[in-house]
Amino acid sequence: MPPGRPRKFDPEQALDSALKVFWRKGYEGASLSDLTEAMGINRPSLYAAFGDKATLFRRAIDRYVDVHTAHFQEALDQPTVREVIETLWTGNIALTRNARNPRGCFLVQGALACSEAGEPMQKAMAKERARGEAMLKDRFERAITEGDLPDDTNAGDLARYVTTVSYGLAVHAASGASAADLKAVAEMALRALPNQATET
Amino acid sequence: MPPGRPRKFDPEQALDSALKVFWRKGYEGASLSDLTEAMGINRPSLYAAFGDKATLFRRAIDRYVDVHTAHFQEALDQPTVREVIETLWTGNIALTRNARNPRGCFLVQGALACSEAGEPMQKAMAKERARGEAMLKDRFERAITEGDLPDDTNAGDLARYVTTVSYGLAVHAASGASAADLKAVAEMALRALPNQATET
DNA sequence: GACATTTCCTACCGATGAGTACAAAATAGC
DNA sequence: GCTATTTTGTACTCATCGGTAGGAAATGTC
Repeated sequence: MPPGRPRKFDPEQALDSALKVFWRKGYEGASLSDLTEAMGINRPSLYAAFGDKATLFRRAIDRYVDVHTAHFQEALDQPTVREVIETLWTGNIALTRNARNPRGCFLVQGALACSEAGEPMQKAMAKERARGEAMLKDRFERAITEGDLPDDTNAGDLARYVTTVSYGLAVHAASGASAADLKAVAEMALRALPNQATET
Repeated sequence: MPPGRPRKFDPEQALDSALKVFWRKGYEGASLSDLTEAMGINRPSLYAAFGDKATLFRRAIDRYVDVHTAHFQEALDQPTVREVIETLWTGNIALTRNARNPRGCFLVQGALACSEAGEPMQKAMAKERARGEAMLKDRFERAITEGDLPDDTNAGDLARYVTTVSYGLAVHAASGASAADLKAVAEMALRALPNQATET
C-alpha cells in the first residue's frame, strides 16, 4: 500500500458510474454534480483521479468500448458474413436494451449534437464509430477473398450499411423500442445481404 | 398595421435561425445567447415573441416538420412501396446533407440524450419520429390490400425497418458521411424489401 | 401634439455551470 | 510519536445559464 490516506472508492467502479451518467444524459447534459453523486465521491476526488470533465468523458469512451462492446469482436470472429452481422446486431440489441444500463448506444447518443465545447467529444465518438466500421470493412474484404461474399461486393458500402442499421437500432432503443421490435428489424435487414436474398 | 412600435424582425425568419441553432447544438447545447445572436434579436424580444426556451424549441420542431420534411408526404404519395421508400431515403439524404443546413436530422439529434430538463423535448422528438413511422405503417398496410406487398408482410416491422435505416443515415450524415456514401447504403437497404430480393 | 400601445434595449436577477484552495484526516516509514 | 504523503471534505471562485424589470423609442389614433 502506498503512503498517504487511502482512497475510499474504486476508480473502476466510479468510472462505470460516470459512464452511465454520460450515457444517459450526454456529455453536456451531465453536470459535475450528477457525476459526483453517481460516483459516490466528491468533486476534488474526481479531479484528482480523472482530470477534468473532458478527460473523464474520454475515459468513459474507452471504458464503454472495453466493457460493453465485447460482442463486437465476437461478431468479427464468426465464420460467415451472415453470422458476423447477425451476432453484431443481436449483441447491439442486447446492449442497447439492457435494463441495467441506459437505453441506446453511448457512442451514438453521447455527443451527437452539442455546443462548441463538446465538439472534441463529438469527434472522438465519430472516430470510435468509424473504427468499428473499418473493422467490419476489413472483415468483409476477407470474406470476399474467402468466397463468402461475391467478388463484386463493395466491402465499404456493406460495412456502412451494417453500421447504419446498428445506429438506427440504437436510436429506436433510446426511444424505448422493445427488443422484439428491434429483432424484427434486424431480421428484415439481413435480407439485404448479398447471396442472402432468397433464403428466408 | 397594429398600434405600437413595429417589430424589426420577421418571426418566421427568426424561428428558422433558432431552428438551425437547435439543429446543430441540440436543445441543451444551444444557449439563449447563441439563439438571440443567430436570430438577430435581443433576449426580451425572443421571450415576447416565442415564450421561453422550451416553447421556442417546440416551435422549432413544428417548423422543421413543416419546412424540411416535405419530401415525406411526397414519398407517401408514390404509387409503389419501392418508390415510397426510395423517395423517402433520397429525400432524407438530401436533407441531412444539405449544405445550407446543419448536418444530420434535427428529430434524431436535437435531444437524443439530455438531462432531466430536456426530457420533455426528448419525448416530443420521439413522438414526432413515431408519428412518421405510423404514417409509413399505414401506407404499407394500404399496399398490402393493393397487392403491392405480400399478404403476410408485417407493415409495422417494415415501417420500423425503414425508419431504422433513416435514423442510421442521419447519424452517418451528422458525422460527415458523403451523399454518395449514404446513397450506396440506401440502395443496399432497398434489397431487403419483400418482392425486391432478386431484382438487382 | 397628447395618448395608448407595443417593441426594443440595457442592465440586472438568482441559480447553476466547471473548476479549485486549503485544511483536516488517514495511511506508511522511521 | 513524528514526518512525509495522499485523499477527503468544505467552501469557495468566476463565468455562464435561463429569465426578467423598467424605461426609452417608435408607431397608430385622436
